[in-house]
Amino acid sequence: MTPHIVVIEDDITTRRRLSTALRKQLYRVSEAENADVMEGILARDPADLLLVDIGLEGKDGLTITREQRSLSNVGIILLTSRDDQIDRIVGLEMGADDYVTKPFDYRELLARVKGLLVRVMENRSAQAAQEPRTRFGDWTLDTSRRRLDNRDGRVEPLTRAEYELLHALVKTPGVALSRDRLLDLIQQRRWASDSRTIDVLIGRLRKKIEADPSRPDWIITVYGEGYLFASES
Amino acid sequence: MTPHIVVIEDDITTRRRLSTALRKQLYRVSEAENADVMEGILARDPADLLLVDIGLEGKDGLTITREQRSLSNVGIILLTSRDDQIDRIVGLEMGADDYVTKPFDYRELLARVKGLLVRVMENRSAQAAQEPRTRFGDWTLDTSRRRLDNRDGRVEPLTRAEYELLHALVKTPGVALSRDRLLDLIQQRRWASDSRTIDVLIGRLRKKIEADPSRPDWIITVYGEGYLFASES
DNA sequence: TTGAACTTGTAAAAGAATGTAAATGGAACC
DNA sequence: GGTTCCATTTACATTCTTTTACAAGTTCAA
Repeated sequence: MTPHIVVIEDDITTRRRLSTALRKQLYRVSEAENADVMEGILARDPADLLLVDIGLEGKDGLTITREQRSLSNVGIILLTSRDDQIDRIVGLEMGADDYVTKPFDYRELLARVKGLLVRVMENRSAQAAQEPRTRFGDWTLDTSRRRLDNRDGRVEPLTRAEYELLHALVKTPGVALSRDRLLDLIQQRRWASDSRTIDVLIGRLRKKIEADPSRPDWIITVYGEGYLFASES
Repeated sequence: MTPHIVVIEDDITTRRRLSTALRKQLYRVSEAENADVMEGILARDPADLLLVDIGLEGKDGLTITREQRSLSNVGIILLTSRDDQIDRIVGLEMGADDYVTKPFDYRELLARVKGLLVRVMENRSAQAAQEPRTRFGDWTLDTSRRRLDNRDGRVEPLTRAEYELLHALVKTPGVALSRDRLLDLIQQRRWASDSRTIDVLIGRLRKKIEADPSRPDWIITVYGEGYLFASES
């Protein structure tokens, strides 16, 4: 998945320039002019990296840094002026990973973004290694190899989409998830509004994990709402 | 091997004095009047220690510090004036190891250089000893010799690209790496956007390390995203 | 209960991405 | 010069995702 970067900057010109430069590198970029907008974006699509202007109106960059750092291990780069040296130090102490000084040298900026994204990924991999496997019935979802292991030792390979979908369901047992929400978690190509993709994939998953795919025990259809994963009885 | 020290200082008098003093101690000393010259020197002969004037024209000492620190664990001593206290603090935040104040007390300066070189060398050997190999399944990737050893003592030779690729994957288990990033990491960037190089190399690696290359246990394809290395057992 | 309007199931085809054997070309070595 | 090695490209087979098309199921007002 391409990394998601959020630019939080109130000056529209600067913000646009940054976004454009980043999009050229094929990053997924969202723009926010203040902390509220940023929070909305993060709620829908968590970021891998934040570029935060230190001198925002309202909730300022240092506050955002502290808040976000306490919530996740997202990468944070501060956008600073030549003359707020003290703020930079404070920023690093609050948990920012790096900073760049206005006016930007874009080559340098892109290098730092790339470098930090690498570090964020590495960090994430340490966590990925600890993610628990989930069991249901005779099956164990092996999150490190993205496949299903049966109790009898048989391995059932899952395709990417099947794995993502099952993972999403298994993570929130007992909750019906809409097709829209599920599509978000699977999306390879986003541009289809009335898509049957999820239904087809659900069908394939059922064939793989259900004893009788036409009378599923695990992946339950909720008419008009979506699908839910049965909680272990 | 005698330690290599690079002095980055634009004032020629100061630079010469420093070099002379250091050469008397039998260090190998290079001189650079700016960041560009320094980079040229480092490309040919990596340094053990940098002495960096904080108030350089062009790319300044703090920037150099930050850049070099992100690239290696070279020792860095900042050369500062009495009156840039803030810069010293920032410098240390950026990862400089120490600083000395102009005008220099040469006995003190040489003491600091000697002390830091000891630490740099110790650190380097500690790192080399720390994680020189990664194990997975029956295999051990020996990063100091750049080769792959089987538990039964057999050595599986890897080509340069195969080694770089496997190393990149093994370093971040549990995270899917895009073909783009992998191409970057194996350093043979040739602006072909639709390159199949990575796929071919992955295929060759699988033939070498997987029990059944068509159903890999370690190098897992994530359709539409890239490849990931399975974490842990 | 019936049937129109809707939602879901699914086989099959179309559209993309990946696997891989073989060919190509470039660099290092003799 | 020739030879070897190996990263890269090529070309085609295979696999995966999404769409399509229609069958089957569900809801609810009449």
